[in-house]
Amino acid sequence: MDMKWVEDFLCLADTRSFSRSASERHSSQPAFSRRIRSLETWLGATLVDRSCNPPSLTPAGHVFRGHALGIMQQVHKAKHILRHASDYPGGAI
Amino acid sequence: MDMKWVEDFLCLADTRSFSRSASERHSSQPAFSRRIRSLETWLGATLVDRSCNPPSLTPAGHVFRGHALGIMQQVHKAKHILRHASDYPGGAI
DNA sequence: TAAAAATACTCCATAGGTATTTTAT
DNA sequence: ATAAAATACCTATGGAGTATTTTTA
Repeated sequence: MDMKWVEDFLCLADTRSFSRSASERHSSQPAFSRRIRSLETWLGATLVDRSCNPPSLTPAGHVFRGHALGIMQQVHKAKHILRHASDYPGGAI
Repeated sequence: MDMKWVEDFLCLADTRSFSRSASERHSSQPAFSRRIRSLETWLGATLVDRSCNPPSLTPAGHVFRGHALGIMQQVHKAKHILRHASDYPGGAI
């Protein structure tokens, strides 16, 4: 599972538009749509109800949104801390 | 960033061997090695000291290991909960 | 010298883009 | 009728494997 998919999903949850999200994420609409599907397939759950306009989150999508935010936060935190890890004295552990 | 890379890293942290980890992860040694490098490049930090045998975690690698465990836990938790999200009543939100 | 990791090279799978069709308001 | 998402198709990039060459203990 690619973190990119999670970022895509959070963008889509905000805009509620595949085409607008695709643009914001510097991608074509079909490529963006495919990545959302990849995420859904990987999770084994439908996150977006495409049968209405604008598209809306399914209950699963709503639940996942909270987790997605937490995951991204943790990933960014790790990356930020690593940026300073070279400060640690000594060599390999 | 692919979650696969994080799983690879945790495996390597356990075995302290690229070739053994590659085998456990059902991959060739070069492919596994490349994925670890991809993770290091993405993080902007060296996680493994390859200049000794067996390879050891750098300070950054040691720090990241804790975060990696947390991230994987959160991802698995989300996936597990989504498996039951279809129980939610009602349609899209 | 023997093991383990890195490199070189090739190949294939898959992610991406463009064009088009379908669908929903 | 129009805008947005899905589908079809093709292309290209990058990830994977095998073979080989360094390394390091």
